[in-house]
Amino acid sequence: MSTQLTPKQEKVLQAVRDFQAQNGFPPTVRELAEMFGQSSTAGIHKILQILREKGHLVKDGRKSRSLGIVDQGDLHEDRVRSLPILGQVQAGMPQLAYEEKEGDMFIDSEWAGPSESFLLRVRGHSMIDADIRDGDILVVRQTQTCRNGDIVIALLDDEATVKRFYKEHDRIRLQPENPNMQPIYVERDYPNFHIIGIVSGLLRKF
Amino acid sequence: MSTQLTPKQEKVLQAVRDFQAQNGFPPTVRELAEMFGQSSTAGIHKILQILREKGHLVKDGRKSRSLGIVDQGDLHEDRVRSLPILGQVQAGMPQLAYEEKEGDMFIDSEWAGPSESFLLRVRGHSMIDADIRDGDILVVRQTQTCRNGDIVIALLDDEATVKRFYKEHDRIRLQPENPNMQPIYVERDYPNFHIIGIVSGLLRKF
DNA sequence: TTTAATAGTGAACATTTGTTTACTTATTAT
DNA sequence: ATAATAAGTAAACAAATGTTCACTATTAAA
Repeated sequence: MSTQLTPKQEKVLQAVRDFQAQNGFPPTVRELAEMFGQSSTAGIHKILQILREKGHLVKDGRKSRSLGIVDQGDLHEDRVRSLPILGQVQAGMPQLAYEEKEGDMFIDSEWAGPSESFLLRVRGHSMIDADIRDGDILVVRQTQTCRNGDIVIALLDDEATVKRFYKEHDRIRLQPENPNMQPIYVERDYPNFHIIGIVSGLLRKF
Repeated sequence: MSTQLTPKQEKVLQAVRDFQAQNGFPPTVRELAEMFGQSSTAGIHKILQILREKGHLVKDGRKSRSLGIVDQGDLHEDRVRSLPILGQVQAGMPQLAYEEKEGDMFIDSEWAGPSESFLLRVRGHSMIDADIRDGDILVVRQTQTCRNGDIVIALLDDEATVKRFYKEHDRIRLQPENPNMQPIYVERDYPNFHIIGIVSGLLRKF
C-alpha cells in the first residue's frame, strides 16, 4: 500500500468532505456508492477502509454516519473573500471610492487573487468583441503592471474605461474590442493617466 | 404548542449542539437518551419531533444521524454556497455523477439560487453569439420548467448540450447561438430527452 | 375536577447502515 | 505469462438506528 492516494481514493475523500460541508453530517457507505453511480457498497467500503488506514478518515466502531475527516484546516474562511461591487470607477483611485458601492459579493479566493481586488459593473459596449457585455461584472485585480493584450481598467482624465492594453514605442494604445470604436492613444508622459488594474474574471447573471 | 422551549427541550437542543461540536456528527436518539439517563428512546424521540416542529432542528427522513441544527445563522454560511464544477453532464441526472467532478467553488448565494445548482464547464462554441465561450463556467439551476428564450442544458440521447430553448406548436427547437450551426428539433413525445436545468449565470477567468 | 400538554417506560417493529464473502475485470509491475 | 493491486458486482447477514404503540406520572390551566 503506497502512502499516496489513487485518483479514485482522492475523489471519495473529497466526496466525504463535500457531503459533510453540505449537509452537516457525514455520508453513509451507500450514499457514497450512489454518488459514484455504483450498485454495490463493497467497493466504496474497501476504499473507506484504505482511507482510514492512511489516516485521512476516522470512524467510531460500527456506528453509522460516524466518518470523521482528519486533516482539513477550517477551509471556509480562507477560501472565500468578500469584494465590493462598484458601479463605476472614480477619480481618486487607487483608493477605492466607496461612494459608488452597489453592494458586496462573496467570491472564491481562487478568483479574487492575492492582491486587492474589486468588482466593477460594465457600462457600454466597448468590449463586445471580447464577449464582455453591458451589465457584466468584472473582477479587477488592482495592479500597475500589465502586459500587452491584457484587458485593463484605465483612468484617463478622470474617465474610467475598460480597454485592451498595448504598449507601443512611445505611447500606449487602448484598444476597444468593438469594430465601431476607435483606439485611444496616450503619450508616454501624459500626466492624467493611470492603470487601475487588470481584469481577471467576469461574472454574468442571466 | 407554545413557541417557547421548555427547560427540557432547551437541554436536549443544547445536547445536540454539544454532541455535534464535540464529534463532528450528530447524535442518535439512543445516544441522547443515554446522556439523559433515560432507558427509553421514545421520550427523546418525542422531544426531537417538537424541536423540529418549532424549527430548531431539521432532519432528513428516516436517515440515521441526520439531525441538522437550524439557527446559529453564522451569516457566512448563509451567504455562500459550495457548488461542484462538472466537466460534463452525464446521463443519469438529475443525480449528479461525481465521476466528472473537476472541483468545487464557492459562490455567493445570490447567484446559486434556492434550488439545486451546479457549475458546468462549456465545451465548444455553439453559443458564441450569446457571448458564451469555450471554457466558460455556467451556473446551472436544476429545474424542468423553462420558458422560451431561456438558455438550457438539455440531455438528448445521453448527449448534453447548451442551447436556447423554444417551444413550438408540436416540437421543441434547440437553437445554437452560432450562425454556422443548425437548430435541433425534438418532437413532443420523444422519449430520450430531458431538460437538466437553465443557465442562470456565467463565470469566466482571464 | 377535568383536560391538555409534557415527559417518561417497555417492548416491539421497520429501515438504514456497516460489514463480509465470493467472484469478476483492468491495469501495472515482475 | 504471472502475480499483485485497485476497483467493482451481487448477495447476504449483523448491528445500529428511527419509529410507533400502549400505558403511566406530573403539572398547569380551564
